[in-house]
Amino acid sequence: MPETSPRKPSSIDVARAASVSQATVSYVLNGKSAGLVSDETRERVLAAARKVGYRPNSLAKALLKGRTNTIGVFVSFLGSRYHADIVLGAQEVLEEHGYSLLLTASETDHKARASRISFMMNHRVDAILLVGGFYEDMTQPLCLNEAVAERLPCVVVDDAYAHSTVDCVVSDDSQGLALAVNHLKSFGHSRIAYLPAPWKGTTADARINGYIRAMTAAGLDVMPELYAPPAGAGDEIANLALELLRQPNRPTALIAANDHMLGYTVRALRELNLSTPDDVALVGYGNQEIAMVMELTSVDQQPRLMGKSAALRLLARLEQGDMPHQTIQTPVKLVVRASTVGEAQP
Amino acid sequence: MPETSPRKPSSIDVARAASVSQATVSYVLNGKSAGLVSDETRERVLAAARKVGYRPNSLAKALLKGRTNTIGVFVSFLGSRYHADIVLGAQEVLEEHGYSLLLTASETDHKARASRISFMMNHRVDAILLVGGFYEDMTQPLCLNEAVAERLPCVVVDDAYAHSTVDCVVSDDSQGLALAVNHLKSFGHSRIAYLPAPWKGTTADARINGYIRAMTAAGLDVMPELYAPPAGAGDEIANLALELLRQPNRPTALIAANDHMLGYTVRALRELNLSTPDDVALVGYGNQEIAMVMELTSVDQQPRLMGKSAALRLLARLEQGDMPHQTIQTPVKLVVRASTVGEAQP
DNA sequence: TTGTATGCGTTATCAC
DNA sequence: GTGATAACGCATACAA
Repeated sequence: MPETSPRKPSSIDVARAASVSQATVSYVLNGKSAGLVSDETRERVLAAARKVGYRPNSLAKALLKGRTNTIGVFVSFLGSRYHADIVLGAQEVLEEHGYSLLLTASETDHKARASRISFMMNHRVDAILLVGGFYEDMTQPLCLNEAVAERLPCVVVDDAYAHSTVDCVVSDDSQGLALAVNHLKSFGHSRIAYLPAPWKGTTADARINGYIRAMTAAGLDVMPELYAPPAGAGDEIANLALELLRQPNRPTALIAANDHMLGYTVRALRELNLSTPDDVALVGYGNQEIAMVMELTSVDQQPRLMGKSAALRLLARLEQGDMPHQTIQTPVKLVVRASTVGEAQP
Repeated sequence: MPETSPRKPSSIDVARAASVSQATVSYVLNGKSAGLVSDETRERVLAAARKVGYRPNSLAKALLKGRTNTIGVFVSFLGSRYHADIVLGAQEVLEEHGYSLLLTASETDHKARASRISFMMNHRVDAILLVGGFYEDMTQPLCLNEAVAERLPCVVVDDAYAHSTVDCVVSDDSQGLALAVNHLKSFGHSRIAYLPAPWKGTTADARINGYIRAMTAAGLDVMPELYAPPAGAGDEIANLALELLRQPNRPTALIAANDHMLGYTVRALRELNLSTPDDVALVGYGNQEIAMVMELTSVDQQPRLMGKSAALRLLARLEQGDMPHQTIQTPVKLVVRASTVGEAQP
């Protein structure tokens, strides 16, 4: 057994085993042997490659070609199904085109972000995909400064930057709120409250504005006292919802900025002995697992679609670098469940 | 502006800019200039590197050194918070040691797995981390065949293989069930049912066996009629739970193989007008988000810990290749909530 | 039809 | 202290 060398077999080893030159091996293994290498030699090379256990070295190839076919993916919070789905959607498209993902998930660590991006650039990724809101009030996420300066294609998903130097992909919050409002209106609701998200950023703004626009467009009065400032953890949200629903002329319907908050709201409703959807109809946002389990109507942002859309944009930019940067809005859809149309629940 | 060349500046460019040789640049930039390079030269090199925007090329280094400092991570289902947490835990440890993650998530696509692993090997990853159960009745996951054959270090998280040729990390299901059973027993329960998982594999088996052992050890009768065969989707689980709870001498407590199933069970309980925890106490498994929202007592598998443990094992094996393969069990903990100790809920 | 030579960007071993 | 030079594995222009 030639178990002495821990080195992996290279194309030179294959060449030796097949008694040909290394160039011939390269031709054969890359399918460029048409009318160049004799069938007999071709077979001999293929057999030799199999015999020595040859495995092409992507590193060497990348070094030579100047591109790695690798996309650096930076996820702000991998633990959410939503972000994970975006990544999966992007992966599906990118792998189809021969790219693989160099992924890093950073949760809260602010300083480490730029350093991780820098690391990816050292690895010579062909482009960078940023997944998840970073909610900085700038023209681009701070951690992308170096990347943008070095003209590396960048796409940001789930956070839109004004006058951007990067491409952005966000789901259409305006459409989402319109779907929610119109759905409720079609069931006769007019006093529709909105429970905003407990975080700041372009997405939060887009949803509040979407709510206001949709209400106005539907000819309904915006209820300013009802979109209270966002609270923190679960119990506080429940309390906020309680307050909202104890008001003299309380809303007959409630739209929450995410399903998670709505989960706590359901608890609050029980305490007040209000039934859903008869007393208060509920629409969530995000169509998370909890919406399925608790039978909540919710706006599905179709994160996989967002990921795919971002990937396609990335591919386009890789082919043709000098395009104007744009913000792409992807469609959402309303998933109707018992919290708006079901039999009443105690 | 020298904007003509799209080529990135190399250490040679730095050398030219600093009027030194390329080797000197290498010494300075790798901190090996102690007593070798004059301070004055050192400064000049550093300044030149900054000026030309030098960025070391990991590919070239990897090609030369024969190691990429990259770990291939293969996740069977990234969409779950549980798997994501395992990845995050592993990432934390690995990045601390200078490794980065080449990640691929495959959901159901069976055939593509081996091909993705092969791709990682072409990229010359230093090791492979498999996250998520693959539930094949073998000595190792099929997609690792090539990797094992080529002696690449492999660690599998969340699925244990008997007489394994790889290292495995699983959370201690035996301990988890024991914690659950003893917790319930301490509240006077003796008729404790177990609702098994709707999937097969080593984990499912370990939990059922853990239940039986824990019950026996606690001096309680195992209730064979209560661990019915697993059902499929949500409604079926709810029906199964309904059946279980309609029995003449129904259990006073129920342990579910995961929180998700318990979510549906709660629905079933409401239909029967049974209260929690007075009529039936509930313990879930996994401590998912839904357990938090629905106030369910649950066994936390501490997935981050699992990830860290796997990463440490990987690092150990990278330092010293010839160790016997082992299966590591990581500790779990019980998170107590209202479904076992709270005021009764209607 | 096949073989030779070169360079991608590093690091490391030598002479100078 | 410093500067050539080799090697890592591959693709390709060019010579034979």
